[in-house]
Amino acid sequence: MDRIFAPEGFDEAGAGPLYLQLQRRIAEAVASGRLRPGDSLPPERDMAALTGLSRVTVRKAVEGLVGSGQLVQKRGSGTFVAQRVERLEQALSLLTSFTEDMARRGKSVESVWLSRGVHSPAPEEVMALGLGAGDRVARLERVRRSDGVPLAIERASLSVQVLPEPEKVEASLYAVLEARAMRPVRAVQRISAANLGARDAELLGVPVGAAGLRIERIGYLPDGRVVEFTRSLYRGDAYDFAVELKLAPETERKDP
Amino acid sequence: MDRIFAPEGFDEAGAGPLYLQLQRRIAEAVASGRLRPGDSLPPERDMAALTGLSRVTVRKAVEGLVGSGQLVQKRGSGTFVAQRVERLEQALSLLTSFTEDMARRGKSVESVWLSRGVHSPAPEEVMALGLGAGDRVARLERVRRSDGVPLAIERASLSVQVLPEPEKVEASLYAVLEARAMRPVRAVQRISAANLGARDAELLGVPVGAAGLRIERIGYLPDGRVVEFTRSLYRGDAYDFAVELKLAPETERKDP
DNA sequence: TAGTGGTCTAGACCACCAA
DNA sequence: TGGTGGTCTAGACCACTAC
Repeated sequence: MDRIFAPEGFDEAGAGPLYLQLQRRIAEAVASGRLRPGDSLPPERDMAALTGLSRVTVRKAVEGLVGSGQLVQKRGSGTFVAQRVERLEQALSLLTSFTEDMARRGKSVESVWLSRGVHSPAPEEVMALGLGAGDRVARLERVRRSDGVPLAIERASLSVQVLPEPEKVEASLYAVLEARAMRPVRAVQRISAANLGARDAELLGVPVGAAGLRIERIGYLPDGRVVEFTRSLYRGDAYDFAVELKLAPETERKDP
Repeated sequence: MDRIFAPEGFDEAGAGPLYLQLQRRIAEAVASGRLRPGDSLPPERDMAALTGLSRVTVRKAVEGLVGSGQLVQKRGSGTFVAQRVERLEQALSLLTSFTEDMARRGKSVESVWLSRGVHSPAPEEVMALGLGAGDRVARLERVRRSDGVPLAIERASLSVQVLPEPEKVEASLYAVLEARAMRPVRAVQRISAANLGARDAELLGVPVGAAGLRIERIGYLPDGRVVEFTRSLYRGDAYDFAVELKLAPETERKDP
């Protein structure tokens, strides 16, 4: 521990800014296991005294490591090495629900409901769900956890005709839809990446600005009607989506 | 402009930290169009003087907006409102090359080569490509641009038996492979999100820590042999991947 | 209550860019 | 060369947490 914060070796021959040098030292200590998940770092004022740097500079070094998820800071408490998160993989070619997906790999699933209710639709919901004037939407908003670790935020919108009583959804939305013969058989997803905002980052237990996978899904019934419009945010550090691709048909491919 | 940086109105009744208040003012000015893409902000020292805040506080406000891609800072030059980037969409179910994909939507494509050559394989390349002892790999590393905007970094690895002369690849790798009857017909991709590091962020022209889509692709020949192992990083703010999902077969779905 | 991280200041020097 | 952002300092007060 003392070696990490020793004043010797700083600013030798163009090693870059001091805060980056300190950042590198801490990152290496975490990578090499000298600092382990859950370990606490010395208070900022102590790190400053030990290294001979100012507290502002120490904070700037720590800031970067918090941003990349390697450290966690708790006001009034201290600075700690972050717990590691196991990376999960999901086959993206199959239309499955989160609950089923996790069950298949033997993970527990918990939903923390943020809200369940009937509302007036937002313009994008009217568009996506093809609602008529006066139609209302059921909204389900929850944080998905597995083994206690938050993995995703899910915001689902359905016409009230599909789901009149959203309060009655417990673990799996798709199970409820299946019982009503309203389970989608086809869906179109759009995937992109985004830096998480303050609220979403807090819900997922990651620093503000961390990378998240944003997935928008529109699910269809066999007759082509839209059932669900779901916007999800997955933790970038905890989730992999796997896709299998096939060669495009000749007609498509040769198309200039 | 003056209104944005007027000293009045700061710190009224629990509006939060000063740097966030200033950040909000600037973000609102950008959102409302009072500050337009390309516009320059006053120098940090001037903003500090105008608002009555310290330069450190002004910098902290600007820092957040640079991180979220709304502002761009150029050392020795100034601080500017970022250009907006049009979001593209790619159908993920078809195996197409970047070149073909862009041509289909009428976009120009430029490749900036970072390196092309034959190397000793890294362990992950040996794994992914199924190389034998002594086999060497062709590596292609380039930045993909469309209409002058960098969209992705692509790092492709292929066995030298598949691509003996990587220097000869110009616009499209798949076109070269097709000529050699080595074009993949199937591929498996893994998609995740990650915050971009310094080097990758610079190559894509986004701030360090911006969200990127990381895509790892392994491409197969009809006989099952692996052709390519490609790792790409797409700008999160410029790319959407679209996927169509189908209902999983009963046997799969019922599997606990 | 003592200690922690969060915010803020005034002032300084450096590295880079454009004229 | 003058102006810009980038780094760094010493010192201060606040808000929260744990005891």
